[in-house]
Amino acid sequence: MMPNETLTIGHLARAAGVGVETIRYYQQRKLLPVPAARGAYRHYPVALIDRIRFIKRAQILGFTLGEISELLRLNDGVDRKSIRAIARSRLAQIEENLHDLRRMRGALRQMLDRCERTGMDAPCPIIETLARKRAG
Amino acid sequence: MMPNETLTIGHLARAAGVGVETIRYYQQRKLLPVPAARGAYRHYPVALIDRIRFIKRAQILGFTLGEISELLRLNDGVDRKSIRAIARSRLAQIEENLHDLRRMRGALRQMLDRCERTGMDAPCPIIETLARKRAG
DNA sequence: ATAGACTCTGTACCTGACCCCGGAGTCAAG
DNA sequence: CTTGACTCCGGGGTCAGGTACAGAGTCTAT
Repeated sequence: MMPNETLTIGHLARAAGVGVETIRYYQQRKLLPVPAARGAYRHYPVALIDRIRFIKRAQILGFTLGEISELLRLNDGVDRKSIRAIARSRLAQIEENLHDLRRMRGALRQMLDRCERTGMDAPCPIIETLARKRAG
Repeated sequence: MMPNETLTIGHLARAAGVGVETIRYYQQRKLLPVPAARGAYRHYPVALIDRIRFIKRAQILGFTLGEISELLRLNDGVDRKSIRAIARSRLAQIEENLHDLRRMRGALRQMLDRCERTGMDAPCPIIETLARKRAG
């Protein structure tokens, strides 16, 4: 194990904290290159560790693999305006989700509250509300 | 079309605003009963319209079909304490999602901000940040 | 030289919530 | 009584993001 700049797929996977199958899947999705084989096995440049970590962190921020592949592609072309556009649209999506979640939280809280206040002889307000009302 | 209390599956679907396939799927998942057939076709009580609407509204609030089936089951048994427990755990999930989303929004905003301030000679801070940092 | 760990390719499977299809039967209207 | 819209049933496909497995080959340490 010389301080060579390449790894086998298994070592790359462990170094990046993902499964071997995940790497193959990313190759399929063209998020990762398929390096040439030296002998029978492929040898992966260590730089791919960072690329995989990039993918994983972008996922945590809610980017889909499709978006990530586009980010990567744009970065290779250094098109920062487009990168910002993707980031911005993702941000807008997040704002929307936040809004929706807040509405859901409000509705649920109200239902719970009323359910706790209502006598056991009346029907459950949670079910009632969901069964009858026009909109959430 | 007498003012009878039953509908065919197609009419039920349209009345409830879902597809026929959705109803069949709900039957499979035991969210809806499979009524006996009169003749060759099944005849669905109109009350099922409300049941389907209930399911749809609960979904909007983020309940899974699994949870909804439990809600329905508990309502038949009138176990309001358990219904509240489900609603509360769903509420907790929502709070968690809100928290995560706010963190994502913060991270994205920061990246965008820095990307806009950085000169075009330097590498894109969005990609840089995602590629190098330890945690989101 | 051989065991054992690993890699290669390819395909199949998973969850959730459906949608679509084909073929046969059936019902309501004209 | 025929036409056309519908129903029944079974099974497959879809999307995302992977995971699992099979069977063959290969690398490495002893």
